[in-house]
Amino acid sequence: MIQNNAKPRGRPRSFDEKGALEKATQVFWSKGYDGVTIDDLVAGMGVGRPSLYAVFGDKRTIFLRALRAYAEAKGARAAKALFSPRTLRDSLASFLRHAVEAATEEGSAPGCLLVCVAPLVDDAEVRQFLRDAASAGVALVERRFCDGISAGEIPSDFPVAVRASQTVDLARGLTMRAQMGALRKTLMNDAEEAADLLVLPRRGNATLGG
Amino acid sequence: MIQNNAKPRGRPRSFDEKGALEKATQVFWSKGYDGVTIDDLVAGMGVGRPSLYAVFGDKRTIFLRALRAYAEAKGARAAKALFSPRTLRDSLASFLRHAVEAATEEGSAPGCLLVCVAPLVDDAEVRQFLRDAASAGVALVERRFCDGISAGEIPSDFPVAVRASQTVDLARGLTMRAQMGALRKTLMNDAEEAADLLVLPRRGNATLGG
DNA sequence: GTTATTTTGAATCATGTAGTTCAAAAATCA
DNA sequence: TGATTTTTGAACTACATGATTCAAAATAAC
Repeated sequence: MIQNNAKPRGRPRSFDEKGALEKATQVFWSKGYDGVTIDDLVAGMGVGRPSLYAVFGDKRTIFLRALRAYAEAKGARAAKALFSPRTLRDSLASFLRHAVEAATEEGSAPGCLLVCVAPLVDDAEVRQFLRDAASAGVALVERRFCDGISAGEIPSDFPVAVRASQTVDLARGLTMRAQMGALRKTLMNDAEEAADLLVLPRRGNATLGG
Repeated sequence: MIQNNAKPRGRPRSFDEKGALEKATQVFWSKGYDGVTIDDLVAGMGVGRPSLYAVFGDKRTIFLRALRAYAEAKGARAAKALFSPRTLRDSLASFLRHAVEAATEEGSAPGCLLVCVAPLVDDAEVRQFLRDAASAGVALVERRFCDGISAGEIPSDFPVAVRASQTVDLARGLTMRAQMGALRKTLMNDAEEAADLLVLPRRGNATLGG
């Protein structure tokens, strides 16, 4: 652990930097990037205006920092949900349930900063970050599918890349429905159904006739 | 056709009301609700400020009108895509391809007003409209699945409601990826894959062992 | 205690934005 | 042509917002 034990010389800060950033995340999450004013951040973060600019920078910089911290934390939780269960099907269910939980958390705004808010920030750096984060997410799920092949749960010609992408698409769908006010109970059910769907092998005899 | 042939008495308008509303749709679509200023609308719609207020009302009213017109048009196109093809699988593919086409149209912003912009407008009426529109969309797809049962394409115990909801979730996922800059070619491919997935019957022998 | 250093709150400034007003312009009707 | 009606462009007002400044406050080092 790198730790700075040297106490700073001047007046100590009245706020916790990490905590303030999490509060900023909530502010952006509930109001959207363009809907947030500096006054909103000052009120929500509990940091005075001059300190806010000195420590965190302007609105755009604060958003980028909050976004990065949020994505890192969420990515870690998603990976845990994905790689803890034993079977592939349960891993997918756990992954999707986690998405639903995060999107329907009491005390937070519904939805997800990465899915519902960040995509419509008109900023090249944000867009690039989202693309990278999405790629990383799909890659993570794909790896879990590959583990499923190794474990003999799905055939070796299982379309892992396609299904990984579909998994993330369905997670996004659940998240967006959460934002629109769908009930957690409903979404949890749908997460289970989605997990069942995603492990189905190709060419299951779909047609009965015609 | 109801038509008002009585020429109005005063100076004729320099703009087309319907066309101006479509232009407003584009403005909101590309900048997001909170990101749009009245000046943006004045510039984008080609309507002077006083005429804009007199004819269309304030920003919120303009958005609601644009949203309703957009949803109606999009719903009609979606229904056509869904009920024109012969087979269920092709109907789903057509529905999803339509979503991709609309979300990657040249000359429009990527994504979709209903999926990417409207959900984070902090307004009760907008939220209710979106919920209703989403329900109507799912109901439409579900009806197509039921037609598939009637036609003998899928078993009578096929989980039509679940799959309809999953179809819409996947369409939303494709739309969101379009907004994030995914290529139309990729998304079209994924639309086909999604259609294949959605018609798979339950309990296809997924497990080979363990 | 005194000094040096940093944070903080309040006040301030410049800019952007929503919404209105009003006279000029453009059309119809007599 | 002239009266009437409606639209339009430009200017204007009031307010919100982003960002900065500065002296007072709070703490460590001396």
